[in-house]
Amino acid sequence: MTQGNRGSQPRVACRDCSLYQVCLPVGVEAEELSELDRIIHQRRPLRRGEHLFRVGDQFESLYVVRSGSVKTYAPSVDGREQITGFHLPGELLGLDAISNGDHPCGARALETASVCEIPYELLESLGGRIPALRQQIFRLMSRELLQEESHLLLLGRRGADERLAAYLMDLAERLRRRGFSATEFHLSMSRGDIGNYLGLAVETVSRTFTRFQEEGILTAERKHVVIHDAAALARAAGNEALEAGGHPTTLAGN
Amino acid sequence: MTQGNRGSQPRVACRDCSLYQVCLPVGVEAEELSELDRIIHQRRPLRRGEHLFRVGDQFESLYVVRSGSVKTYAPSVDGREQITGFHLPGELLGLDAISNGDHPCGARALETASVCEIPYELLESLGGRIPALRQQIFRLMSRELLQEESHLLLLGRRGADERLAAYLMDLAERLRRRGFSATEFHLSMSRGDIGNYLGLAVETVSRTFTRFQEEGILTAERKHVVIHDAAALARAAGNEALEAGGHPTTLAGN
DNA sequence: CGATGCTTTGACGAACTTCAACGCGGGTGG
DNA sequence: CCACCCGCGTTGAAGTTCGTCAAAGCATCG
Repeated sequence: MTQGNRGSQPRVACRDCSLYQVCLPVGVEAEELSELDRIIHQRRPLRRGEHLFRVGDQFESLYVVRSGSVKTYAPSVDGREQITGFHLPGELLGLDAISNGDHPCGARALETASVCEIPYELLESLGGRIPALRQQIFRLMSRELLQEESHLLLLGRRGADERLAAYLMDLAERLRRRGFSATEFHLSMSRGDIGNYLGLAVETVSRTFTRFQEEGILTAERKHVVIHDAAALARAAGNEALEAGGHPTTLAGN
Repeated sequence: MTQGNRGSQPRVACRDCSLYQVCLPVGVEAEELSELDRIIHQRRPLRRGEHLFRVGDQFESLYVVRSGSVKTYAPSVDGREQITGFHLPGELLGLDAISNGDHPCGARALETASVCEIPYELLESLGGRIPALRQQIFRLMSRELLQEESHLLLLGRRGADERLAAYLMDLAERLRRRGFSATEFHLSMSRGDIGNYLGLAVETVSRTFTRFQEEGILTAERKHVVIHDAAALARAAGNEALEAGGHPTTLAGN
C-alpha cells in the first residue's frame, strides 16, 4: 500500500499545473523548476475514504493536494481522533512527520482526490541548491503553523455559532483564493467531521446550521451551502458578545 | 524598543551552551558552528511581563529561549487573546511569522528570561550552505507543528480534568528532558494563563487543582507543584472515560 | 501598611452533550 | 427496477459540566 504506486510518471508538469501560484514552485525559475519536476510523483487518485498515509507510517514523502480534499487526524490517547485539518488543493501534507520520522497524523480523502508525492530527502537536498525553493518551503511550513494557530483560536473558549461561522468563513475564503465561489459551495466533509474539527457534538453542528438558516444567513441543504448574508456570518463569527454591548476584554494580561 | 539592543556580542558560544543538544546546532560541525555563532545575538534578559515581540511587529528574527520561559498569544477578533504556547529553554519562537513577514502572535516573558536572536535572512541563507543546519531547522519547525497538534487535541472535546492533567504531564515531560525534576516544579504561568491555554475559566482550573489535591494526586501550593501519583495523573489525562468500562470508540471514521 | 493582583470557594444559570427516535437518500442485491 | 438497508442528518427532551457572578483570603510590592 505504501509501495506499488511508484513508477507513475509525472503527467502534468508543475509549470502547467493550475496550482502553480500557490504551490511549491513559487519563485523558482524555469530551469530549476524542471529539477523539482523530476522528483515529483503523481500517484493514482485516491477514492473517498482511502488513506494517503496512516498514523505511524514511516515518513518518506510530503504530499500536495492537487484536486479534491483530504482530512488529517490525530489519534487521541483513548482511541478517539481529533481532526487537525481539511486540506484543499495546493496545501502541503505531512510536514509534522519530519521531526520524528513517522507520521503522527493520518490522512484520508474526503472525496476523490489526486495528490503529488514529493520524496522528502530529495526535496530537502534540492532546497540546499535552490534558494527560492528553500524559502518557499519555509513559508509553507510557516503558513501551516498559522493555520493551526487559527484552529486553536477557534477551539479555545468560543460559542458553537462562533465556531461554525468562523469555520465557514475560513472555508469560503480558501475556496475563493482557489478560484471557486465563496458564497456557494459543496461541503466535502460530514457534519460529524465538522463537529470533531470544531470540538462540538454532531447535534450541535446540525442545530447551529438550522439556526443560521432560520436567521436567513445561509441555506444548507445536505452538503450544498449557499451563503446569503456574509456580513451577518462575519458578525456571528467574530463578536457575538459585542452585540450585548460589553467591552472586549483583554485577557492574558500579564 | 525593537531597536537599540543590537551590538550585543555573543557572550556564550553555542558550543558552550547547555542547550547545545536540543537547539539549532544539532548535527552541525564545529567549523560551521562558528558561522552560526557569528550571526546570533544575545539580547539583554527580559523581565517578567516584558515583550519579546508584539502582534504585528515586523518579522526580522527568530528567537530561542535560553533561560526562563515565554508565552506566545494570538489576538482574537474581539480583542481577547488565546495563548498558543508556553516556551521553555531550547524552543524556537517566531516561526509563524515567516510566511507573512510580520508577527501574527505576540510573545512576552513569564519570568526573567534570556533569549538568543537569530536574524532570519542570515539563517536562511546559511541554511543553503550547511545541510545539517537546514535539516535541523526543518525538524524544529516540524516539532513546533507537532506541539500545536497536541494542543489541538487538548482543546477538542475533553473534560476539564483531562485537560489539566494532560497539560501537567506535558510540562513535566518537557522539564524532565531539560534536566529538571518531573515531579516537583515551579509553574511560571498564572492560573489565568493556564485556563486561557486550556480553554477553561480560571475558576475551573483552580477547582480542578483542588480536586486533584484532594484525591492525593498532587500538591499545588500557589505556583509550587509536587506530583505524588503520576500514574493517577496519567489516568486522569488519558481515559477517564474508560473507567466507566466503555470501549474506546473510533470517531472520524470515514 | 495599604493597595493590588492572583487564587480560592460557593451558588446559580446557561450552553452544550447525551440519549433517543425518526426521516431521508443513496447504494446494493434480489 | 424496485425494495431494503445503512449511514447521515435532524429534532426533541433531559442531564451535566463548566462559565459567570460575587466575595473573601492571601501573597507581593511599593
